[in-house]
Amino acid sequence: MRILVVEDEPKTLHAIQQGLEENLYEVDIAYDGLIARQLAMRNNYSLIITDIIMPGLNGFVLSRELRESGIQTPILMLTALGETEDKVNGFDSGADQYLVKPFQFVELLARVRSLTKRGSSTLMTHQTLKFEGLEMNLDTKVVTRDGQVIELTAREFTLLEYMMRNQGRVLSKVQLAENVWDIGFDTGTNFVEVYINYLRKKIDKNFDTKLIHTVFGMGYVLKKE
Amino acid sequence: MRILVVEDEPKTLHAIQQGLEENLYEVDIAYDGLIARQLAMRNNYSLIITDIIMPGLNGFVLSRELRESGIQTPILMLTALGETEDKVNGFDSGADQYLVKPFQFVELLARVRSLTKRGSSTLMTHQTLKFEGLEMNLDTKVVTRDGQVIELTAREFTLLEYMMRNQGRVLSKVQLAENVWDIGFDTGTNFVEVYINYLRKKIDKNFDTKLIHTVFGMGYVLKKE
DNA sequence: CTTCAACTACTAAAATTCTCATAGTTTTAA
DNA sequence: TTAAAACTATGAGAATTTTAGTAGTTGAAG
Repeated sequence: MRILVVEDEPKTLHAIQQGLEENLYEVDIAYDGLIARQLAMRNNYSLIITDIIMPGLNGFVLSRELRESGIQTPILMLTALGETEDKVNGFDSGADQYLVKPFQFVELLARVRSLTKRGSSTLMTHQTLKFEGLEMNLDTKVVTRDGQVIELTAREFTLLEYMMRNQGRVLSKVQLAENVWDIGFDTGTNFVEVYINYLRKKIDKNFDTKLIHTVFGMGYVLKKE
Repeated sequence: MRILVVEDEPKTLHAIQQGLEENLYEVDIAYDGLIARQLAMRNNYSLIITDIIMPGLNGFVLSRELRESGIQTPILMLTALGETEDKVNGFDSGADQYLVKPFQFVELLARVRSLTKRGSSTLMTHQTLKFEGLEMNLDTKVVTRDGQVIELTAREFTLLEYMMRNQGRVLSKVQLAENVWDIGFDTGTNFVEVYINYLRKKIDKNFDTKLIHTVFGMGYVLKKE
């Protein structure tokens, strides 16, 4: 099982290489997109892992060019939070999976395993949550409403994700604290309200129909009216 | 099974009451230490849960007075981070367990269960990690070196705890990142080094013998020399 | 219909966490 | 022995998370 890893940051590259080799994969490495393209054309890899931001040829272009050359090798793309613009543009570049840095190594391994299983790659659809024009991509961590990208912090993302998974259900502040913060009830402070406020500013403020609603004395719901 | 809950913050009090009642405990409540004392004297509770900071009579004094009156009811004391001074002073007030706020409700329940099991309460010793004058109380989250209290943030505490549990072992930065941050390797940044630096300032700087050592190219160790 | 108490919204600031740039140190290799 | 490369220390600041206080709403009771 031979894997190509493309990454311009030496430390990250070697960490990935070492980790994969410890798991008995054969690993080739490339520091930039141009070399990666050469290697990928010449060899028949089982998987290509590539960063987005690179000198020479970025991950999207690499991915697209390989696909255009008829190379079907699964591609796992590594992204960093904050490369949002690029990410949105590159969704259709031909990559099979995205993994947002920083990540656990075990998670990378899991993806490598599933992507190298024959036939399974095409079955993997990007995991997203949707509700009324609001869309969360759980792989890339990109959130959009009506196509417009919304930047969320880690905590805001987790909160919104929980509300999305329970859309239409009224969630008490204790419930939110338990599930989003892993906190029972401190309730010396009003952090849930503060974060609801943050979310509203980002998700509802510039739109006509509001999605986050207060149920007095009960909690908050994500719903249409 | 009857439990007395003492807490001056109404929201917290009612949240605890409700949670316990849902788990089929009978709950009495008191808003301050004086009423709590009266109730505890009159009734034979299976457990008393009390906050430290309260009007009238604080948790420590309450605890001590009850013990002096011959009342052996197990006491679970709730503390908030930052009440360090008090906590250190109150270790021997007679409380059986400490729980630092904020906490998960399931954790409170677990403690309630174990404290209400006959005979088990005396077996519960405070869980602490020790190494060369350095002491971490995992219940109260109080850290001391040679008796001197050291204030740590949550992240610093987790890092030190991990190093204490692996004292003498060289821990690589990847290993620390995995276990303390749940991060595989991002390594675009040097956050581990930064936090080692924070810890050193608090734990080693004002002491002659240093406990945190760098092993060049390998990582960090907690050891004597 | 008022008034009160409980609850929620919002603003500002404090604390913590994380990032980045620079300087210093150690090892390796010529 | 010296220079380069790799690694580590440290300070400063940006971003995020959390706390705290005040103002504004809502629902209920009289």
